[in-house]
Amino acid sequence: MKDTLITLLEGAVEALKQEGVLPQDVQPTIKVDPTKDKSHGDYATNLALMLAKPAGMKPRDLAEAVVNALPASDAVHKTDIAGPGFINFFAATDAAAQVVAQVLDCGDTFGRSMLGQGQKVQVEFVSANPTGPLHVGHGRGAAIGDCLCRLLEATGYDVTREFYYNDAGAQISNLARSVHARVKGLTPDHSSWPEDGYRGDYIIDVAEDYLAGKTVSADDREVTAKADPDDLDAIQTFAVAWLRREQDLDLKAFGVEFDVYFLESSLYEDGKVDATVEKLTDNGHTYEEDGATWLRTTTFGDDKDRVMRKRDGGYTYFLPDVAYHLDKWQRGFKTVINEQGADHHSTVTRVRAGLQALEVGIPKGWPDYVLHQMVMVTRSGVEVKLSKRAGSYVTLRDLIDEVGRDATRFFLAARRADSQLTFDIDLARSQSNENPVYYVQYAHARVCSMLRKAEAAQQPFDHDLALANLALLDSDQEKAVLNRLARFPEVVEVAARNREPQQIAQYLLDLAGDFHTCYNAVKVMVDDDTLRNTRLALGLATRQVLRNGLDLMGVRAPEEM
RNA sequence: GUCCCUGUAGCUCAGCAGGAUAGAGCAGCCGCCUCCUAAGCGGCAGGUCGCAGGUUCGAAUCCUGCCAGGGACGCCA
Repeated sequence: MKDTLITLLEGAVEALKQEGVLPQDVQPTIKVDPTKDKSHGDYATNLALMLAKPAGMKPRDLAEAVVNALPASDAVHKTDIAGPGFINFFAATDAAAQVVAQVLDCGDTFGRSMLGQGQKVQVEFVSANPTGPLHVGHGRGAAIGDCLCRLLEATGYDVTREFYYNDAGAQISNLARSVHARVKGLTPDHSSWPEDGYRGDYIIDVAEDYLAGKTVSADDREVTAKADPDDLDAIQTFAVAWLRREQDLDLKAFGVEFDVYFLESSLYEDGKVDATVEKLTDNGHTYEEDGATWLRTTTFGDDKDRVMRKRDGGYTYFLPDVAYHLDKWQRGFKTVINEQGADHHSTVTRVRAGLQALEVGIPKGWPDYVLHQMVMVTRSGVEVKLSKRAGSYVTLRDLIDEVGRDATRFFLAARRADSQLTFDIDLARSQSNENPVYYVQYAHARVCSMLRKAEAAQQPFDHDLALANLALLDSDQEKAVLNRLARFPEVVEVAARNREPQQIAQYLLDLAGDFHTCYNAVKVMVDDDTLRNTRLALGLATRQVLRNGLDLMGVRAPEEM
């Protein structure tokens, strides 16, 4: 419908150019938007307002000229000029209702597009180091990152989900020392407990499994415990594998799968860190000072230069980061999105600067970042800060166990990434209308129920009869649903382009709302075969779009509640 | 002090590549199940869109300054 209107308006603009009403050189991007108020029709354009100045006419006069120049079309019932010069379009019922046919015809593919043309995109998210179970912040990253991937896939991109971690740094040896202490029977309150050691109860489990000689297998490794209580290296290797498995189980419970697990240590082993240093040095962007090697990141927009090789000879974290991103570039990813917590925001400028200093043709603003703000968890109105298992933080698993995977995903992805999120456990648990996840899922289940009813009444859905009579969907409530359905492909597109998964959640809530309103206003199971079937068709189309949208969020669409 | 994010109804938040009287849920009040799932729907009430300027025919949306909250400013990751 919208595209039809744009085409018509393009025709009108051309005609007006011919007549000399509009100057030849105007090339307006024609914007047609769904109206908020139904007294303004179904769609509106601000075209006349935009072109009033170049045309040297009053907006309303120009609007009139545009309307008069509009090619005839069956799709438009009538037009109106309103306010300062908006042109309002009232869609012909039949044309608006054709979206039902389109949705039923496309099925799962309704809303999908080939915008990305198969281009490779890599999304790095979660990227937790294997030192503990995933926390809520990782959960937010997982929900947003995975939804983003689904959106990109739906818009025609070839997506690689990647998880980056370090299995050899200072934090890992801290992990090993912590497990070692537990192996020795020490508790965190003991005087010889390692400084900044990990205190969570899961360390006890690691220690026990290590001593028991167990084998653990994670998505990217399998290790059998040596059980030697004094072999710190063996403990470390086992602990890393153990926690990788732990995190895999968390992710699996959340329904997130990765294509690639990338090890920071591999960058050293493959000489990629050294190669990066060499490149940066050869390019003349480094200097020695205070016994350390610095990268002149200020040349590329950073507010101060950064140390890349420490006085003790080791590299700072930022160097492997640059090497890693160079590797992404070399793997052919023109688009890379890093989904991280906002506490990593200081790395953005640094990594980009480092990549510029390599001078290998990487664009300035590459890669993209989606940074999410903090998550606060509340129960009974009080902030929850601890979990027994992890010690100092609330785990993703706690949430999944308590409120379920669907609600957790929905809640964590339903808000803009850059606003702080309060995760209200009571709300997410509640099986009531207060809970947005249930609200959407219920709409889906309601359609399913309707169909079951129809089957039971020996009145199965008659596809052809329904599609031949879609113009019967002419109540305000039905039109609202039709218009909402028609918007879905664009919402998916915008959500993918802007990297804003929350738009899908918002859309689903709106669609579910329109549907519930319609459900209460218009009875579907009527005796009239034709009427009943067209209404069933609207229900089916709604169900399909709810399903497609929920799928983009990785949330299930239940047949009954 | 510098940088990033946020500030919209009592509460939780949508809306922000500018568009018509600013939306939803919860909380409050009043209604709707002899009828397809009331996990639902309708109505009432509730707002200086943090403040002040600016750009524009038009600003919650863009620009500047200020205020408030959060985060980041490490030879930690």
